[in-house]
Amino acid sequence: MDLQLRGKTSLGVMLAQKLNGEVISSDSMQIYKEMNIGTAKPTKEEIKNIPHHLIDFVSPDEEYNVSKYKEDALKTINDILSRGKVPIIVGGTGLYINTLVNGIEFSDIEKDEEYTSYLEKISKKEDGVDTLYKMLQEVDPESAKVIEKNNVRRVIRALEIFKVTGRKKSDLDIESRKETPYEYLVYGINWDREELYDRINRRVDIMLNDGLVDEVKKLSNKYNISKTALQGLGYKEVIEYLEGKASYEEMVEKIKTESRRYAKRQMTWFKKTPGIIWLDGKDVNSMVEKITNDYIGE
RNA sequence: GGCGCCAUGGCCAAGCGGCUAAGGCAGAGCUCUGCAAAAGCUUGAUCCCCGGUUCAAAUCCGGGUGGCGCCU
Repeated sequence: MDLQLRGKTSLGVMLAQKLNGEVISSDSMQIYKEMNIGTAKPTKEEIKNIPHHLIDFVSPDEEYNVSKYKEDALKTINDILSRGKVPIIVGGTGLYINTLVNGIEFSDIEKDEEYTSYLEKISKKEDGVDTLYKMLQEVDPESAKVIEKNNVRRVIRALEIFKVTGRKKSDLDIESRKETPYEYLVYGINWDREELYDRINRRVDIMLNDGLVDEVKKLSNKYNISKTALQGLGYKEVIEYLEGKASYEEMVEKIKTESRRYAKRQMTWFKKTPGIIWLDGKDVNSMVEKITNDYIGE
């Protein structure tokens, strides 16, 4: 892909070169193998022999989540540090970065698929949403206050946690907050909104040109793609197109729109990341310089 | 030139005389601890213009403007 459109990727590589570091991805989709074009996964040429971790290691038919990420990332961070190098975490999944920055430690919670699918069934009934919310209010009123009734997914998760652990999600959340075990610097790349959207549109065109449709075709023939992998932006839209539910043009527009909205949500998310320092995306070299100076000054 | 149809927020679109003009999409803002490239929340108009009928009009009548279709 056009180097101009690789904001985070190229910055990560440059920093690693300068600071004797290795890159850890924090991208919930680049973890998947064989999902390359749609996730804009960095290529061998791009990473220039800089080790990249937590990329390309999960099968598309497997599910993955924050808790696993936290565990994998922590292990990798410690490994890199033990070798005297600098871990450089690069990626756009705010939730994943959040758990590292805020030192959240997840407790072991088993899954109870039978129970959740039972709850999902309820949610589809008439007034099911209200029913579930009432259940949550009885069992864990604190969580009910924080979670919106219509956010069925989170209501179900809170109920599941109570069923499996016998404890309230609201309590577990408080207990999970630990001291961050290392020092860190966080940076966000800032773009003019118009410019950002223009870059996104161009990037989507390139993906399609590079064979996104083919990639998805192959994937869906080979795998029963997991719930998480299927959420990848671009993938679900191409599948709709392949199933004849949308025209090619509709698909393209949908991917672009959804990508723009995703970028917007990212901005909202990172705005409140504690200690975040914003950099101007237009000038890679000055970004590298700024971060390097900050790091040495520590 | 004649006849017919249409004209509601950026786009699509309900409404057919009487509560503060549905809804969807986009946009903007936001929430966020186990599917997060996900899920959810908040947010906008007096209805093309002018005149008339009526206690009351986006909704009826007349004229104008614009668009679409047909005819000569």
